[in-house]
Amino acid sequence: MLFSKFFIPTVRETPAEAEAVSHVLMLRAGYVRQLASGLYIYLPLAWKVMNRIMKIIREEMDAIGAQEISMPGLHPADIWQKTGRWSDIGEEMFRLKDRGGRDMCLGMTHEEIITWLASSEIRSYRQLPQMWYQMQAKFRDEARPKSGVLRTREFIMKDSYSFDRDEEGLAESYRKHAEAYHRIYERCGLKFYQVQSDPGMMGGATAHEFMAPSPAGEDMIVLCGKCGYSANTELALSVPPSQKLKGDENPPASRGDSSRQREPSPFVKGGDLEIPPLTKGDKGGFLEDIPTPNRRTVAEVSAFLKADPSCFIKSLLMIGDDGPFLALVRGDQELHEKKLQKIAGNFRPAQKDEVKDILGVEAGFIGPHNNKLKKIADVSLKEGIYIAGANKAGFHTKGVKPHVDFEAEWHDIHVARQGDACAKCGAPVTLEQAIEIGNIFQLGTKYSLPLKAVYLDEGGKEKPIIMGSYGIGPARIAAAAVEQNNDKDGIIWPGSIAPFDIEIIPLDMGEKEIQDTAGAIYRDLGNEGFEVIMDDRDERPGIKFKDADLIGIPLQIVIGKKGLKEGVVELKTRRTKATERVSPADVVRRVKDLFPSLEKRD
RNA sequence: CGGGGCGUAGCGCAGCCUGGUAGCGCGCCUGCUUUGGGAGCAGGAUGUCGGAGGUUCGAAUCCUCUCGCCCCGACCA
Repeated sequence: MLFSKFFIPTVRETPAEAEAVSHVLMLRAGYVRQLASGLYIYLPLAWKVMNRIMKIIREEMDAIGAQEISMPGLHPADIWQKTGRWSDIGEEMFRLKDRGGRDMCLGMTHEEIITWLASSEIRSYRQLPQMWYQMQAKFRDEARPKSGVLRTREFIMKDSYSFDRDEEGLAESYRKHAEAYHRIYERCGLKFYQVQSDPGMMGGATAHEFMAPSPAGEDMIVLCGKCGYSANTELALSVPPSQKLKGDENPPASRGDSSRQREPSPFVKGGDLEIPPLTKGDKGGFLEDIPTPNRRTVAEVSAFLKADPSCFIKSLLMIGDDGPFLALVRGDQELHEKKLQKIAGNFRPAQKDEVKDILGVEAGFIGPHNNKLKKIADVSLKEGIYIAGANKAGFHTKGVKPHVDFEAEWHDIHVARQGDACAKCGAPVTLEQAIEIGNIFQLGTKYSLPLKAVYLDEGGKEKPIIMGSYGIGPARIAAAAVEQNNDKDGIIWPGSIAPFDIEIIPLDMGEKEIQDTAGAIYRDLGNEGFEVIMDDRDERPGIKFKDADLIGIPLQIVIGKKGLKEGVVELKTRRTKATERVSPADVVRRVKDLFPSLEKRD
């Protein structure tokens, strides 16, 4: 391909609307243009990248026995009504009416449609299992499109669906997909993790996400280097560090009945704030209310009493479907609303006057003792001794002990943090920001039941088909690849998904010798099956170098007067900028040697 | 949906506070020179100042409404 004939509108200056590195580079290097918020045009370079990614995906999907089909992007509403998602999903679904006034929508995903297909075609266990996939546009009226092609309102997704007789079959289809996904991301040259994820609106129990670490990512993932535990913070479990008691180098020792020794004091302010000895058997009587005028938040009371935030109980009054309840987390921890929602169902924080009505005290002084409200407490509060709101205006109570002064349902309802201990093995976990590049869900019968996708087993008994669904966003793979592979000069494509393998840069098209040498190398490499772009423009060398680095083709071949005088051209690796001088006659052989390390085009 | 920012030439921006009819850099076109990291000289083209309404003798500038885009948050099959 000749550069002069290929549409690559590079720009020198960073467009004002771009923030994310991949967005900036894909705009500047002439890969994409924005049509409207969350709508992108893929220019020739980007479309070549997309096609290479989709080819890899197809190969790996076919390899696990999945079959490609194509479904409409425009859907009749009634199928979505049958599964309930027509009403469950809000403004995120594009809805419209056809000329007959029938409700339609643009597909956000295709569970409904493919299940409709399965319901009308699958009759017998003999037809199972099946795996069907497609590469199709998805439409979602995103509340906030952002970061270029990372979050758009229309995007291509590879979505596949498995149909099995039973849970064992589903587990097998799920495993095959997970393995195929690993191969896909590896072949695309991405760094990635597989993490546990929240099934969310998809329903079902088990779900994983594939995450490419990048500061442009919208998710945080929790990783344990020791046991391999990995999960999205949406559901990641962790054990926060122990309560920090003043003057105590070790964690508090109040474990079980054996610890009858004196509790270390969480307070600094000398003897008057010392807590009397407490043991597990004590039934209160050692609580002391201390005045904390106008100190309401943990930070305020913590500073006022000079006690670490981990010595406090944060009590949050929530209004649930079954009435008010208290959510309790340690003062240094943050309540994880999604975790709480899974336990408590729908809830909302109580308003100020509601707090007063229910507890008789204003917010800021509420605590878990002295009231009979239902309580859901974070597990980090199970041990230790605490200061909590006194349920009395202007006072906090010190010496509050879980199990003694209050009881609660215990759950992990805090937000996992860097440095917390792994819930599985106890090693410290790390947090990383990541781009979601794929996900897999075990759906079970969530769609097959309402849409009556059933089969007859050997005994002639009717059973629902057990389903899974699996998605990959090729554009996100491309953007993640750019996020993970770039330098100050531009993109550095992994060889497997680069739009071209090699860019030939003849420095002066006016020189016949340069032109001839470049032309010969261009033809020879093309004949060897490489995809080559030659910058045949009548531009100055500086412009050609800058554009080549921006665009990010893995290997550059620079042909200039200087080199030719010495009988060589230069092979330059985009990633390292390492240059190798090779005689023109040896170029093809040398490139073939080099390419395994650059991932030769398959 | 809440908070913030920005819409002026193809791109990046100044001008707006303090009203007087639009400017800079890059790019683009022509010619000459130049050619190993975004060239030099000379000449040239390009604007519904996002839109509508209002105030005023006069609006890019002040006021009202509106549309669009970006960022933070909420949300996110």
